[in-house]
Amino acid sequence: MPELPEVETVRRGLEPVMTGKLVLRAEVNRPDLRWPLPPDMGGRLTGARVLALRRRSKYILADLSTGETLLIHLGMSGRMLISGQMLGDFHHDHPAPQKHDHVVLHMEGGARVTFNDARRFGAMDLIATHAVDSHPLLARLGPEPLGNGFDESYLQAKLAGRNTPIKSALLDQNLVAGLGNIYVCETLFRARISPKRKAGRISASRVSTLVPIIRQVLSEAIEAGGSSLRDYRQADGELGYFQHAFQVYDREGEACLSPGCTGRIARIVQSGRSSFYCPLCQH
DNA sequence: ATGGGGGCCTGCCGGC
DNA sequence: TGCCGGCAGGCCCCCA
Repeated sequence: MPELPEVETVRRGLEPVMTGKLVLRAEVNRPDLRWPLPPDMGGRLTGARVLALRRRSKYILADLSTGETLLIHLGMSGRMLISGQMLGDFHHDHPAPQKHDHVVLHMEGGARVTFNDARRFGAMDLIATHAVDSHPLLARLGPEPLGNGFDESYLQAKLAGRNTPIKSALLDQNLVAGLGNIYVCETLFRARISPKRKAGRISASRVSTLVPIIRQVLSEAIEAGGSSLRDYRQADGELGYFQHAFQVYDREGEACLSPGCTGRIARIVQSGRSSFYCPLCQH
């Protein structure tokens, strides 16, 4: 699931129950997710206070009073469930444990934060806070698409000469960090660029439109996530998924939503991933 | 260096 | 109803 907007939504949802709070106890129900969990993760989390919750790309980073940072990645199917806390007008009791509840954090204040991940492509690690940026998973990440380091000249330079389709280029986390399959499809649709076009064969003027479009697509999705957070607070406390109106993603065979266009959305496979686009107005 | 493909896991959905 | 193939929004690793 989770691309940058969903991860940011999860981070914001966790903030009220985690930031400033002690971890009273950490249940670790299996020794590994995608990789082995760090040694004695439960012990190292217990008694730590969460000083801040940050996000880098699709990673959530919880800085702890122990000098360590808990790194969390949701993979494809990772979810966070908050229970035992006043959420809006509702009080949520702790639900029965579910299959794939791999890690449960019992927080000061009475909330439980449960990491559930069926496919186990997610990950957690615990590292020295001062060394977060050099963690192997983060060290080579490109700039944040909503940050200052991502601008026209940067993108221009990175795409120049590249022979790979623009679809693959934008999915490359070392080029720009946080886009996934859905938002790349949506971005290319708005920019009217075919996912098959070679990255190095996009005119300078179209590359320059790409930057604000990427920012806009992500910002709108974060906003939609924000409104879904209010719903979660009145619903079941599960963070991570929210309804968002996609214009091309998963709309194979349906009408193109571009004004005046009579095309139908096509689905092709590029490096093993589905790309959705309109063959009439994206070129 | 770059680009492409396989693999990791489980669950779900559609077709027969 | 049951089985089976295909598919899933991520990312690392290996190979040419």
